[in-house]
Amino acid sequence: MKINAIDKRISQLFKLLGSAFRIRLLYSIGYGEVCVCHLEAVLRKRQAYISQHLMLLRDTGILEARREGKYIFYRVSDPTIFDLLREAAIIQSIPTQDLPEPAGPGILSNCACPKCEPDSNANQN
Amino acid sequence: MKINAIDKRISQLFKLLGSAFRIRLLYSIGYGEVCVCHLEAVLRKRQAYISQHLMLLRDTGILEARREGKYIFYRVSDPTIFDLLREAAIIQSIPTQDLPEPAGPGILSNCACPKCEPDSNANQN
DNA sequence: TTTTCATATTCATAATATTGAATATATTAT
DNA sequence: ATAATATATTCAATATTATGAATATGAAAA
Repeated sequence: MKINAIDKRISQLFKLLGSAFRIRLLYSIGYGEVCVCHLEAVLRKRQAYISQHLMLLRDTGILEARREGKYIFYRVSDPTIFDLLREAAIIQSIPTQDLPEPAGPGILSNCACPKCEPDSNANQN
Repeated sequence: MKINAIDKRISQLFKLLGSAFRIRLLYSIGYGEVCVCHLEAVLRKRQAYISQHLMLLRDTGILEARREGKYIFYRVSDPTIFDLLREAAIIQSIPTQDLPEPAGPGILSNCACPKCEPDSNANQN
């Protein structure tokens, strides 16, 4: 693999991560698998907006998706990416304890978002 | 520090790294301290172009600069950043052995670039 | 089959980043 | 002081990215 292609590929990943919203998106998905409506509720942005960012992250291989009925569940392809985020935070002198924890594992069929489970009141993020 | 500011700060770093040219710039500086003309020779771009990118990296704190006579020497503020690059490469499935080595340490007063040392013929990158 | 709901895609526009050209500054040499 | 050299800055043109609005798709429910 030639040096030029390598730099381009590395920078490609960074480019995707160069958006505060996408970073928050990743932390919200965390080690789990969440549907779009969950993210909609947690991040308080419109569905289309979220979908577009998810699409970008999927196209670059950072996310993977799986359909289950009408829901589509997204997950982080390689959780190592959270190490990357943590390391970036350290370089930026952000106190480690201030860092958000990636959301926990497990399918959120018991999703806390009002749309998925209107009568649930758990607040997990 | 609130979550929103944190995401922004992390993404800020990534945004800067989201450029193949700037990545190459960092590897060319490596653990050393190099003048702009050296980079000009190594990367084969115009001085102004290089200076602009250096400025961006300096403004974000990724690089630091020091003047010595008419030369200005740049260095990477926190070499940990090379770990970040390496980790990104791994996430992108780039074989580790394909990764460029950051340039070695030391001030390149014995700089290999034709401008700095027109009669030197060492070729260190 | 029509409707509804979750999600994706397309399109247009606004915001931002990239990059080249020209010019300015700061330091040393003359 | 003037000139030369290394580097920085500004400006303008272009390219890329972000984002909202509208619409399409696909699955399940009625």
